[in-house]
Amino acid sequence: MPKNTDRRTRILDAAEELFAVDGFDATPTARVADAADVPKGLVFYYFPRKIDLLLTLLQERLPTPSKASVADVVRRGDPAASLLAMHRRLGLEDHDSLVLRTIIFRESGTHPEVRDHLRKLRRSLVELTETALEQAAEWTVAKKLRRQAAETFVSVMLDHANARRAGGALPDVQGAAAVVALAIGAPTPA
Amino acid sequence: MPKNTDRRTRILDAAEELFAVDGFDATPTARVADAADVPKGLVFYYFPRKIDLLLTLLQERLPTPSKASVADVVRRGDPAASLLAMHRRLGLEDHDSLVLRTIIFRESGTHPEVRDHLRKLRRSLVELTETALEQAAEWTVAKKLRRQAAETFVSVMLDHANARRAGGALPDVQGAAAVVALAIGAPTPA
Amino acid sequence: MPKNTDRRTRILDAAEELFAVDGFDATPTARVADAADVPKGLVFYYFPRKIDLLLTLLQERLPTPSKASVADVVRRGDPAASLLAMHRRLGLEDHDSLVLRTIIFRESGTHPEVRDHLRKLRRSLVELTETALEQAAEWTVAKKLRRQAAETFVSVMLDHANARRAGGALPDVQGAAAVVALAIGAPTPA
Amino acid sequence: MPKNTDRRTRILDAAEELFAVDGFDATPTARVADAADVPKGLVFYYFPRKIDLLLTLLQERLPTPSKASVADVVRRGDPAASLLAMHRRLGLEDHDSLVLRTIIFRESGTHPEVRDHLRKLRRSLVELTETALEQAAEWTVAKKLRRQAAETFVSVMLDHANARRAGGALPDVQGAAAVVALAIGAPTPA
DNA sequence: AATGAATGAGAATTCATTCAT
DNA sequence: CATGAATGAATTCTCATTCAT
Repeated sequence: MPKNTDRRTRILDAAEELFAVDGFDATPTARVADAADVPKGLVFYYFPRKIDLLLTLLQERLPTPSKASVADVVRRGDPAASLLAMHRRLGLEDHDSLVLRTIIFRESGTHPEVRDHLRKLRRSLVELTETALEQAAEWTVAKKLRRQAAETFVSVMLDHANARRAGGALPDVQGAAAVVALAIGAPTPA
Repeated sequence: MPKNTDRRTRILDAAEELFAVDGFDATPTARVADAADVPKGLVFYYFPRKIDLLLTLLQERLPTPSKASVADVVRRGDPAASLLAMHRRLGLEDHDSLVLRTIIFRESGTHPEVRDHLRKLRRSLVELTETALEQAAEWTVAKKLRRQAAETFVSVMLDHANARRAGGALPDVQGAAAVVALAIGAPTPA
Repeated sequence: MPKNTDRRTRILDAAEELFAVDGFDATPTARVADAADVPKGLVFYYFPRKIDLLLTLLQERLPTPSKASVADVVRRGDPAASLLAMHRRLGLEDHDSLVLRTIIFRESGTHPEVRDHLRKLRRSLVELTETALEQAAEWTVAKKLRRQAAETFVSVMLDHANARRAGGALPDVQGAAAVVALAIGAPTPA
Repeated sequence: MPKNTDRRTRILDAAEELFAVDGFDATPTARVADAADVPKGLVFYYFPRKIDLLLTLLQERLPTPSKASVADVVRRGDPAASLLAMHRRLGLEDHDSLVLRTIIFRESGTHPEVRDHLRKLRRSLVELTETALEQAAEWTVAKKLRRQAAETFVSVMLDHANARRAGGALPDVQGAAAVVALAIGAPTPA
């Protein structure tokens, strides 16, 4: 509950946007201040070191996807559709998450403080996907296979988020959902 | 062609190493020169702009994986093993490729010149994987499914390369290979 | 006179301590406020400019050593012991004086406002020492020699105060007392 | 034997002057560059960190007073005159030494790297003065007394150097020389 | 009377790039 | 060809000081 939500928030908004587009290192704090329309000094008033901008962004704005938020998009009997819906939900429930994940990826190699967030994100995504698969499959799936399927799909989602910023061709998430569904024994789609 | 191959090469070697570890932006040309044990001026003599170092690295050192190089690792009847072998081969045939891919990922968002390489890499990887799947499967696989399966596996490989540098938990490539194999109809492994 | 003596005093206490340890220029007012546990604004409420902190410190806290305070430490017939006792008394009668002298030395070069205090301090110390020597010597000492002896000893005391903060080896005040005593004709110590 | 003596030297000259007058902390590197009439970047080319300017100054320019240099100013039989001559020689043989000592004093409290220099300076001055006293006195002086006398005079010299920059009244070096001479048994001057 | 958010003028430092030799 | 001295624009960060409340 930060006070002065107005300006502090505007700074974070600007940083989020710029970091995602240009990268953390390539974004001068001065540009953040400009974009937020606040004086340069104010950025450092709220975030003493530049890295604090990034850290705060991750701490305050990176939502840990909750199982609850996914449960209701699962379509029993249709794992492929369920995965797709989950993916859409994860990416859509707030525009932030994608942007922030984008940042995590790029910076985690260079900024060790950011790594934990990436680790956590992957782990929680895997768990989430496992749950989704579990609920969607009306038949029994071996635990190990389910985990492998979940990890596969998570890789695709992350690669997708990554490719989006990298500007390359986007991987085919829908295709991957179908592949994974088949792998765990879903009936061949008509 | 270039004379003094020695020193030019040493510069590229150093750049490759440093860019991979610290990132392109965070690596001063002076450090490249130091690491290569050449005078600072020589770096700019060979590579007038810093970005040329990166571009040259991609042009000269990023191998387009060849179908031929993969053909002989395919094990007919065992797509999972084939994919895994291919992945290993891709990663091993030269240590460089991984390092360079790492770079591509990080920089392609910020340096547009790098994007094409990423695009090309993904495309050729997908083709390669498709070929591998085609050769490995003794049964018929629908073209579309094969493509989707290939793309899925490529995502996992790229995510793997990416996660390695990001320092997070590595995705389970072996599991993904199994999942993809199942999806295209491989018999359940004993 | 000042109300809220409490907080104003705490600010001065903190400033005195920090200025002595880190130097005036290197001590941000914010640190003073922190150390004093008062809001930052209050420092400027009481001391509109930073330099006022220093000036106030000198005006309110730098005691002009009084002849009276020294008279009773003089041991007639033993100038060396008297000087030493005086030195001890000057340093002990309040911990502040040393700290503040330390500050004067460092800042007087840079902050002209501080110079006068240093001048005054030296003069009053010389007078004091002269008095001490006069009272301690049971024999006649030429006025000029007494003055020179006093100045010599004052130099040693100041150098001592200075060296203490500078961290160097401390000059031998006791030895100097002996030397000065001899110079004005004290009998060679047994 | 630094090359490009010209500009590097000019930078050191400027730094020496400014540091002595305004203090190290209060002198921006930009002012040094201006005074030396070189671009700002060149200062950091030669002296990567600001403190290196100071350290280099001490290492390259602070002469350790040599016994030889003093031997020939000693006047046998007249310790007072000898000390005075020594003092003059120390201060005059180059204007630098005084300036640099001035700097040492001010900064040694705040910059630990500078302390050693101060320690060394004091020690070598004491040794020098002892030698001077030994050579000047035609009579026997107890070793301990000689040491105390030397230390006393060194304190006065240092206090003198210090007072000069602090702007206060200068201590009477001549008087101190007389006092010290008397203390070690010199005949009362006519 | 008291405060803490706000500001902007520097400060040190970095570095790609140039260029005289 | 090769080089390392030189440059200055850009960047992060600091802090005394102001002022609305």
